[in-house]
Amino acid sequence: MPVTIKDVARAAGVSPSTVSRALTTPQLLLPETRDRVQRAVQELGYHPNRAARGLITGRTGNIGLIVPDLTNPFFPGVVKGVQERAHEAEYSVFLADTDEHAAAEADLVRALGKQVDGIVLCSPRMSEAEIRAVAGETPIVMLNRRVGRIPSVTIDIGEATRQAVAHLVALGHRGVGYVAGPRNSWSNRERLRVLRSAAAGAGVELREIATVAPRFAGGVAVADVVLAAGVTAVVAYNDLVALGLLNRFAARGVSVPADISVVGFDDILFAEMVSPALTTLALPQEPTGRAGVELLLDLLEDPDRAGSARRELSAQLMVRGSTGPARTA
Amino acid sequence: MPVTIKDVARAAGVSPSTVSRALTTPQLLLPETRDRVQRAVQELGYHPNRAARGLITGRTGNIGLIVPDLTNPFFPGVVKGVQERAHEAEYSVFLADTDEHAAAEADLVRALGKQVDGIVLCSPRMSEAEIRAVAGETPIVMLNRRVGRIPSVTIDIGEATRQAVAHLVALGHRGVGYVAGPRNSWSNRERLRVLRSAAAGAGVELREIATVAPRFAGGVAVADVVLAAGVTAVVAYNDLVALGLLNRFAARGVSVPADISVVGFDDILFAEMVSPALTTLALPQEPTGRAGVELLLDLLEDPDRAGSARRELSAQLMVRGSTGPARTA
DNA sequence: CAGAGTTGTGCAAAGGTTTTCAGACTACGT
DNA sequence: ACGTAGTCTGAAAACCTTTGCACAACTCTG
Repeated sequence: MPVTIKDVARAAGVSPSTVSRALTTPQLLLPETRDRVQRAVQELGYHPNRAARGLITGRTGNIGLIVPDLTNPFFPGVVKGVQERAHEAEYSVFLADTDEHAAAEADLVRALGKQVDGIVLCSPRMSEAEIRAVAGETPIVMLNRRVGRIPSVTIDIGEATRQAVAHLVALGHRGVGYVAGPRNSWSNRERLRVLRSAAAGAGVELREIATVAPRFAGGVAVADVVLAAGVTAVVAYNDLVALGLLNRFAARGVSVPADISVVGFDDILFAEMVSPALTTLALPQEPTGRAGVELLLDLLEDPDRAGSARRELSAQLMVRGSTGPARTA
Repeated sequence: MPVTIKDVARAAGVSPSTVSRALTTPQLLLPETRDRVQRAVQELGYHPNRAARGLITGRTGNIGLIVPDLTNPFFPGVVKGVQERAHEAEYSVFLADTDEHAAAEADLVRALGKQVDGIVLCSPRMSEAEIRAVAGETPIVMLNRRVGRIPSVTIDIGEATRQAVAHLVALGHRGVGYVAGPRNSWSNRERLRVLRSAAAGAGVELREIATVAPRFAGGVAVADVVLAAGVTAVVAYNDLVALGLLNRFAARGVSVPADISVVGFDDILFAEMVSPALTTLALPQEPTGRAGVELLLDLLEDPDRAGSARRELSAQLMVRGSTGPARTA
């Protein structure tokens, strides 16, 4: 027997409509009645039934968040950002994890779509066509990917990447490897593109060495190939892969950075926990999440104005112990 | 203009009631009508409006999950377990993160409580009184903590801890330190208790060295104190703290395990990524999450029968590189 | 002081589903 | 042939809010 709007109305001696207004559009009420209602609300501990409200307004007060893999320490950071900003706006957030399973994404979006006002789609792996399709059904903002005019927040790695390359060049490196991430990852393509251009600009040879699952094990698995490639420095798709490299290098007695320098992307918590600490391009995780829900809120408020909004944050080079002077061949 | 139950009814030539039954209690229908309805559902792409359904059934089809800090790699594991099991049961999950802020927990439970059928409360830091209070208002199951008869899933560390102590004793350690976690953490109290008893049983002196925030920085901060304590082995409240110790030890030129052995709790992903890899007591993260929602589902189905259910999983000692023979003093 | 505009509140409909109750029909037993 | 039990479906109420519309009471204006 939960307390309903009628109970409050009776207690305050007004009609249910008035109670409703006291909570949603207080400025329409006489200050005196407003106070009386609010006192009754307090006393009875009334909370509007969200289902009933949602039924009529068509809004749920929820947003959805879909990430590829919560186990990758990059994502908890953005989840936190999303949560924070969402709560500030009195939204609750549904979280779903696709386990890096591109096929699950579209289904998940559609399933979640019914229960939320909008969705924040983080680093989606699905095809552009699928994204366009689901974006047509549900308000969506994307994180770490850009397709068409769908609102998105991305991270500009241009400047930081050029810095990183300059850093390596200054240390004497002339041959640099790139260990790629998932083919269907926009970030991966972007990182490769920017690296290529930066390398070309600096007169460095960039060699794409392999493609791996963006996990620790992927880095471990590919480490020997990297060594065989004869480069003096290697950039990994992300920190997890970079840590995998470090791990296998250590196991093989290859010393970092004396024998080879390693650079990652993301700046996850663990990048500075290992020794040598990992030189990496830091991506602002929480701000990305926050910006995502801000865009989404704009989009919900005014789909036309915010229909193709874009936000771009920037990466930052963190030089740590894993990069050093090139081994002179 | 979303498709409603009436549209389906019209398309199938039946009443809305029949459509509803086709979806919720198909056995009440003539197979032929059931099929006809389901075909119409498919064709129109109908999905029941959850708000409307919830309004009348009083159920939301959602569960809440509250964790202290998503940034601690232990928790994403249990979140994944919760997600998986919840989706299997066609529930969606609301996630909230308290940032290790005990005061926020009760509020969060109450806020979330209105929007979900039940809550999985992971490693709560709030007081027993508060827990009892909120458990009275909303169906709750707890993870990693036990209070009263509230349904819970905990991890039995007894056997594994005794093994760990035996392992240390076999390596010649006689003085072992414990770096404690949050005072208001049940796990912390439990770990200390079990360690004490295991140490006593094995004739080892257990020294409680300090209390820290259960994070990497906490371990770093306390490492020197550990060294000054003159123990040959140290057990940390969790892996993050243990990794912090390793990091600071390395920085000070203290070699692990030659100079001091280190043991953690949790077995987070990174425990095996560092070198030396961390010896630790592995807690089953995903199974804990899964068990949590199973208990919750039971509780929702039959509050009386499942009112005080309990599940106990067990920990497992993972011996890795961070433990070795005691330095002979 | 009449009329127009403004302000504050209530009535009732609407939103989409589930569920109780009753009705229609079938099949069966006598 | 008729009553009865049983099976399947439909009508309508109920869940709780929000909101368009109407109404009443004021406040101005001329």
